[in-house]
Amino acid sequence: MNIEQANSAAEDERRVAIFKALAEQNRLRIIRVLYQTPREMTCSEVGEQLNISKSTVSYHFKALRLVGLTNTRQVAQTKYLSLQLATFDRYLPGFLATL
Amino acid sequence: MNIEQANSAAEDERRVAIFKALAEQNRLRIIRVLYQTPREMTCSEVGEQLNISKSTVSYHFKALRLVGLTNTRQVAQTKYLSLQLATFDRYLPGFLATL
DNA sequence: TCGTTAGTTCGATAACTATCGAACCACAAA
DNA sequence: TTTGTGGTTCGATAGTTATCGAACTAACGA
Repeated sequence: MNIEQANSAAEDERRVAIFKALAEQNRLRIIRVLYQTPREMTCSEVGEQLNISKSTVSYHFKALRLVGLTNTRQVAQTKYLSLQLATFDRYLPGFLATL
Repeated sequence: MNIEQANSAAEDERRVAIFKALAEQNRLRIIRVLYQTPREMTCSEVGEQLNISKSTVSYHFKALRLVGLTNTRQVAQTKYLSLQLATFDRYLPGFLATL
């Protein structure tokens, strides 16, 4: 096994995790709304817009954060979400523009 | 809801299906081996290389084909697999180059 | 201090998925 | 016509995931 293959194999786990995170309706909608909205958004705001319970939104937020697709900026008890563009650039260049 | 949003919503189902198809170790390895091998490959050939049973390979081949990520060229009882580049270009431009 | 707001975690449930061997089908080769 | 090859489908199983309400924590505001 050469270096490129070893590298690919090592990164596959990460790639699979990222695809899993994007392979779900609500998370994809979260990504789009974050991409298309010109301001930061909170958990409850997204929950209202997508009409899902706050526990489910929290669950999805965590899933996106864990694979590095989003960032969180916390202000008091409120969390603002934004896209981690570097991850998209590295693993899915050009994807956001297709939304 | 404007036209772009309606269009996005309609295509989300397809997008989710494509991400689901890629969110699995063995299918990702199949995609890579197809991308990196300069000739067509058969089911059994891939199965040997990835060391998985032929029924499982068949299952994954079907999954990739159903979402339009691959093509099949049949010659007698042998099926040759290749990537459907148009799908990657439309939904995941630049992804293959990251492998 | 007391109620409110923002979000997390838990427990339960229902649905989906990856995997294998076995049985099967279609075709080719002997 | 029998044997072998390439692939699909089936049935079973084990593991994963999306969802909700309820209970909880932390922080703000009156």
